[in-house]
Amino acid sequence: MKTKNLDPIWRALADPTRRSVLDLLALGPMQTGHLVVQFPELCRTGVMKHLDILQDAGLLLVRRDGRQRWNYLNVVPIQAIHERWVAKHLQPTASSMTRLKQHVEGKKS
Amino acid sequence: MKTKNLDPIWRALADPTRRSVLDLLALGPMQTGHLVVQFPELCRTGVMKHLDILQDAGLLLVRRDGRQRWNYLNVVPIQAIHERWVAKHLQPTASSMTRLKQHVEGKKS
DNA sequence: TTCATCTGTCACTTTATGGTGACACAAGCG
DNA sequence: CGCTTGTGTCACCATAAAGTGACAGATGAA
Repeated sequence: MKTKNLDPIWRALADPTRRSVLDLLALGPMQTGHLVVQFPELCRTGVMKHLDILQDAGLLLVRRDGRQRWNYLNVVPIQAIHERWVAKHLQPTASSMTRLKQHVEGKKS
Repeated sequence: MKTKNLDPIWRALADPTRRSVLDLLALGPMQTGHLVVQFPELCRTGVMKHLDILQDAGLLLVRRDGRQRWNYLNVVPIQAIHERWVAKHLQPTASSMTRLKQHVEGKKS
Protein backbone atom coordinates (compact mmCIF):
# COMPACT_ATOMS: atom_id res chain seq x y z
CA MET A 1 0.00 0.00 0.00
CA LYS A 2 1.19 3.50 -0.78
CA THR A 3 1.77 5.96 2.02
CA LYS A 4 -1.26 8.19 2.12
CA ASN A 5 -0.74 11.85 2.86
CA LEU A 6 -2.15 12.91 6.18
CA ASP A 7 -2.02 16.64 5.44
CA PRO A 8 -5.60 17.04 4.15
CA ILE A 9 -6.85 15.20 7.22
CA TRP A 10 -4.97 17.45 9.62
CA ARG A 11 -6.14 20.48 7.71
CA ALA A 12 -9.75 19.30 7.84
CA LEU A 13 -9.56 18.68 11.56
CA ALA A 14 -8.02 22.07 12.25
CA ASP A 15 -11.35 23.89 12.01
CA PRO A 16 -13.72 23.75 15.01
CA THR A 17 -16.80 23.89 12.79
CA ARG A 18 -15.65 20.85 10.88
CA ARG A 19 -14.96 18.97 14.09
CA SER A 20 -18.49 19.83 15.19
CA VAL A 21 -19.78 18.37 11.95
CA LEU A 22 -17.92 15.17 12.66
CA ASP A 23 -19.33 15.12 16.18
CA LEU A 24 -22.84 15.38 14.75
CA LEU A 25 -22.22 12.68 12.17
CA ALA A 26 -20.92 10.42 14.91
CA LEU A 27 -24.53 10.25 16.10
CA GLY A 28 -25.62 9.02 12.70
CA PRO A 29 -25.75 10.02 9.02
CA MET A 30 -27.47 13.30 8.18
CA GLN A 31 -28.61 14.96 4.99
CA THR A 32 -26.97 18.22 4.06
CA GLY A 33 -29.89 20.53 4.71
CA HIS A 34 -30.44 19.19 8.18
CA LEU A 35 -26.75 19.60 8.85
CA VAL A 36 -26.85 23.22 7.72
CA VAL A 37 -29.52 24.27 10.23
CA GLN A 38 -27.26 23.05 13.04
CA PHE A 39 -25.03 26.03 12.30
CA PRO A 40 -27.28 29.11 12.33
CA GLU A 41 -24.29 31.45 12.38
CA LEU A 42 -23.21 30.18 8.96
CA CYS A 43 -24.87 30.29 5.58
CA ARG A 44 -25.57 27.13 3.63
CA THR A 45 -22.71 27.69 1.21
CA GLY A 46 -20.28 28.07 4.07
CA VAL A 47 -21.30 24.78 5.62
CA MET A 48 -21.09 23.03 2.28
CA LYS A 49 -17.55 24.25 1.80
CA HIS A 50 -16.68 22.63 5.10
CA LEU A 51 -18.34 19.44 3.92
CA ASP A 52 -16.25 19.54 0.74
CA ILE A 53 -13.06 19.79 2.74
CA LEU A 54 -14.13 16.94 4.98
CA GLN A 55 -14.97 14.87 1.93
CA ASP A 56 -11.60 15.58 0.33
CA ALA A 57 -9.95 14.40 3.52
CA GLY A 58 -11.98 11.20 3.37
CA LEU A 59 -13.62 11.95 6.69
CA LEU A 60 -17.00 12.33 5.05
CA LEU A 61 -18.68 9.78 2.80
CA VAL A 62 -21.62 10.74 0.60
CA ARG A 63 -24.56 8.71 -0.62
CA ARG A 64 -27.13 10.24 -2.90
CA ASP A 65 -30.79 9.36 -2.70
CA GLY A 66 -32.98 11.27 -5.11
CA ARG A 67 -32.48 14.95 -4.48
CA GLN A 68 -31.21 14.29 -1.00
CA ARG A 69 -27.63 13.75 -0.03
CA TRP A 70 -26.74 11.68 2.99
CA ASN A 71 -23.47 12.39 4.77
CA TYR A 72 -21.69 9.65 6.65
CA LEU A 73 -18.78 9.84 9.04
CA ASN A 74 -15.73 7.80 8.11
CA VAL A 75 -13.37 7.16 11.00
CA VAL A 76 -10.63 5.49 8.96
CA PRO A 77 -8.64 8.72 8.45
CA ILE A 78 -8.90 9.46 12.17
CA GLN A 79 -7.58 6.00 12.82
CA ALA A 80 -4.72 6.66 10.39
CA ILE A 81 -3.78 9.85 12.21
CA HIS A 82 -3.96 8.08 15.51
CA GLU A 83 -1.82 5.15 14.47
CA ARG A 84 0.74 7.00 12.39
CA TRP A 85 1.19 10.09 14.51
CA VAL A 86 -0.58 10.36 17.84
CA ALA A 87 0.35 6.91 19.07
CA LYS A 88 3.93 7.45 17.94
CA HIS A 89 4.26 10.53 20.09
CA LEU A 90 2.45 9.13 23.07
CA GLN A 91 4.40 5.89 23.04
CA PRO A 92 7.44 7.21 24.96
CA THR A 93 5.13 8.26 27.78
CA ALA A 94 3.82 4.74 28.14
CA SER A 95 0.16 5.64 28.36
CA SER A 96 -2.22 3.31 30.10
CA MET A 97 -3.33 1.81 26.81
CA THR A 98 0.10 1.00 25.42
CA ARG A 99 1.33 -0.25 28.74
CA LEU A 100 -1.62 -2.56 28.88
CA LYS A 101 -1.01 -3.72 25.33
CA GLN A 102 2.62 -4.49 25.98
CA HIS A 103 1.71 -6.31 29.14
CA VAL A 104 -0.75 -8.54 27.33
CA GLU A 105 1.57 -9.19 24.38
CA GLY A 106 4.28 -10.39 26.71
CA LYS A 107 6.72 -7.47 26.59
CA LYS A 108 8.90 -8.13 23.55
CA SER A 109 11.53 -5.57 24.53
CA MET B 1 -10.28 21.50 36.48
CA LYS B 2 -11.69 23.78 33.81
CA THR B 3 -12.22 22.45 30.31
CA LYS B 4 -9.25 23.54 28.29
CA ASN B 5 -9.79 24.61 24.71
CA LEU B 6 -8.32 22.25 22.15
CA ASP B 7 -8.53 24.72 19.26
CA PRO B 8 -4.97 26.10 19.50
CA ILE B 9 -3.65 22.56 19.64
CA TRP B 10 -5.49 21.47 16.51
CA ARG B 11 -4.44 24.66 14.77
CA ALA B 12 -0.82 24.07 15.72
CA LEU B 13 -0.90 20.50 14.48
CA ALA B 14 -2.49 21.47 11.17
CA ASP B 15 0.81 22.62 9.65
CA PRO B 16 3.25 19.97 8.37
CA THR B 17 6.28 22.06 9.29
CA ARG B 18 5.12 22.29 12.88
CA ARG B 19 4.53 18.54 13.01
CA SER B 20 8.10 18.09 11.74
CA VAL B 21 9.31 20.30 14.56
CA LEU B 22 7.52 18.08 17.04
CA ASP B 23 9.01 15.01 15.40
CA LEU B 24 12.47 16.50 15.86
CA LEU B 25 11.83 17.46 19.45
CA ALA B 26 10.64 13.94 20.15
CA LEU B 27 14.28 12.93 19.74
CA GLY B 28 15.30 15.38 22.44
CA PRO B 29 15.32 19.08 23.31
CA MET B 30 16.99 21.43 20.83
CA GLN B 31 18.00 25.04 20.91
CA THR B 32 16.29 27.36 18.49
CA GLY B 33 19.22 27.96 16.16
CA HIS B 34 19.87 24.28 15.69
CA LEU B 35 16.20 23.79 14.99
CA VAL B 36 16.23 26.50 12.34
CA VAL B 37 18.95 24.86 10.23
CA GLN B 38 16.80 21.75 9.97
CA PHE B 39 14.51 23.75 7.68
CA PRO B 40 16.74 25.25 4.97
CA GLU B 41 13.73 26.22 2.88
CA LEU B 42 12.55 28.58 5.63
CA CYS B 43 14.11 31.65 7.14
CA ARG B 44 14.78 31.91 10.85
CA THR B 45 11.85 34.21 11.49
CA GLY B 46 9.51 31.80 9.80
CA VAL B 47 10.61 28.91 11.97
CA MET B 48 10.32 31.03 15.09
CA LYS B 49 6.75 31.93 14.22
CA HIS B 50 5.99 28.23 14.09
CA LEU B 51 7.65 27.81 17.47
CA ASP B 52 5.50 30.58 18.87
CA ILE B 53 2.35 28.86 17.69
CA LEU B 54 3.53 25.56 19.15
CA GLN B 55 4.31 27.29 22.41
CA ASP B 56 0.91 28.94 22.55
CA ALA B 57 -0.65 25.52 22.09
CA GLY B 58 1.43 24.20 24.97
CA LEU B 59 3.14 21.67 22.72
CA LEU B 60 6.47 23.41 23.17
CA LEU B 61 8.12 24.22 26.48
CA VAL B 62 10.97 26.71 26.68
CA ARG B 63 13.89 26.91 29.07
CA ARG B 64 16.39 29.74 28.79
CA ASP B 65 20.06 29.26 29.51
CA GLY B 66 22.12 32.39 29.02
CA ARG B 67 21.62 33.53 25.46
CA GLN B 68 20.44 30.12 24.37
CA ARG B 69 16.89 28.88 24.36
CA TRP B 70 16.12 25.21 24.74
CA ASN B 71 12.91 23.87 23.26
CA TYR B 72 11.23 20.88 24.77
CA LEU B 73 8.38 18.77 23.46
CA ASN B 74 5.34 18.51 25.70
CA VAL B 75 3.06 15.59 24.88
CA VAL B 76 0.30 16.51 27.33
CA PRO B 77 -1.73 18.44 24.73
CA ILE B 78 -1.40 15.53 22.32
CA GLN B 79 -2.64 13.27 25.05
CA ALA B 80 -5.54 15.64 25.65
CA ILE B 81 -6.52 15.52 22.00
CA HIS B 82 -6.25 11.79 21.99
CA GLU B 83 -8.35 11.27 25.09
CA ARG B 84 -10.96 13.94 24.48
CA TRP B 85 -11.44 13.57 20.76
CA VAL B 86 -9.68 10.78 18.88
CA ALA B 87 -10.52 8.04 21.33
CA LYS B 88 -14.13 9.25 21.45
CA HIS B 89 -14.49 8.84 17.71
CA LEU B 90 -12.62 5.58 17.42
CA GLN B 91 -14.48 3.95 20.26
CA PRO B 92 -17.58 2.91 18.26
CA THR B 93 -15.42 1.13 15.70
CA ALA B 94 -13.81 -1.04 18.32
CA SER B 95 -10.27 -0.68 17.02
CA SER B 96 -7.70 -3.36 17.71
CA MET B 97 -6.52 -1.47 20.76
CA THR B 98 -9.90 -0.95 22.36
CA ARG B 99 -11.05 -4.44 21.51
CA LEU B 100 -7.96 -5.74 23.20
CA LYS B 101 -8.55 -3.53 26.19
CA GLN B 102 -12.13 -4.69 26.58
CA HIS B 103 -11.03 -8.28 26.21
CA VAL B 104 -8.49 -7.96 28.99
CA GLU B 105 -10.78 -6.05 31.30
CA GLY B 106 -13.38 -8.76 31.02
CA LYS B 107 -15.96 -7.06 28.82
CA LYS B 108 -18.01 -4.96 31.18
CA SER B 109 -20.83 -4.38 28.70
C1' DT C 1 -47.12 21.27 -16.02
C1' DT C 2 -46.25 24.23 -12.15
C1' DC C 3 -44.17 24.90 -8.02
C1' DA C 4 -41.43 24.14 -3.84
C1' DT C 5 -37.42 21.72 -2.09
C1' DC C 6 -32.72 20.19 -1.84
C1' DT C 7 -28.48 20.62 -3.63
C1' DG C 8 -24.52 22.31 -6.59
C1' DT C 9 -21.62 26.03 -8.28
C1' DC C 10 -19.76 30.48 -9.29
C1' DA C 11 -17.77 35.11 -8.33
C1' DC C 12 -16.59 37.92 -4.79
C1' DT C 13 -14.96 40.00 -0.21
C1' DT C 14 -12.62 39.73 3.99
C1' DT C 15 -9.69 37.80 7.17
C1' DA C 16 -6.11 34.60 8.68
C1' DT C 17 -1.84 32.51 7.80
C1' DG C 18 2.85 31.56 6.17
C1' DG C 19 6.83 33.70 4.99
C1' DT C 20 10.55 37.41 4.61
C1' DG C 21 14.06 41.21 5.59
C1' DA C 22 15.60 44.62 8.67
C1' DC C 23 16.66 46.08 13.01
C1' DA C 24 17.49 45.65 18.04
C1' DC C 25 19.41 43.48 22.12
C1' DA C 26 21.78 40.76 25.47
C1' DA C 27 25.18 37.14 26.40
C1' DG C 28 29.77 35.45 25.81
C1' DC C 29 34.56 35.83 24.05
C1' DG C 30 38.94 38.14 22.57
C1' DC D 1 36.33 47.74 25.14
C1' DG D 2 34.87 45.66 20.42
C1' DC D 3 33.00 41.63 18.05
C1' DT D 4 30.40 37.48 17.27
C1' DT D 5 26.53 34.62 18.41
C1' DG D 6 21.82 33.44 19.51
C1' DT D 7 17.30 35.42 20.01
C1' DG D 8 13.45 38.63 19.94
C1' DT D 9 10.52 41.79 17.39
C1' DC D 10 8.60 44.69 13.94
C1' DA D 11 6.45 46.01 9.41
C1' DC D 12 5.39 44.14 5.31
C1' DC D 13 3.86 40.97 1.30
C1' DA D 14 1.56 37.01 -0.95
C1' DT D 15 -1.49 33.55 -0.62
C1' DA D 16 -4.85 30.54 1.45
C1' DA D 17 -8.91 30.10 3.77
C1' DA D 18 -13.54 31.33 5.70
C1' DG D 19 -17.66 33.24 4.51
C1' DT D 20 -21.47 35.28 1.54
C1' DG D 21 -25.13 36.15 -2.15
C1' DA D 22 -26.81 35.02 -6.53
C1' DC D 23 -27.93 31.85 -9.84
C1' DA D 24 -28.73 27.15 -11.87
C1' DG D 25 -30.17 22.29 -11.91
C1' DA D 26 -32.66 18.32 -10.57
C1' DT D 27 -36.04 15.85 -7.90
C1' DG D 28 -40.55 15.20 -5.96
C1' DA D 29 -45.33 16.72 -5.05
C1' DA D 30 -49.80 18.92 -6.39
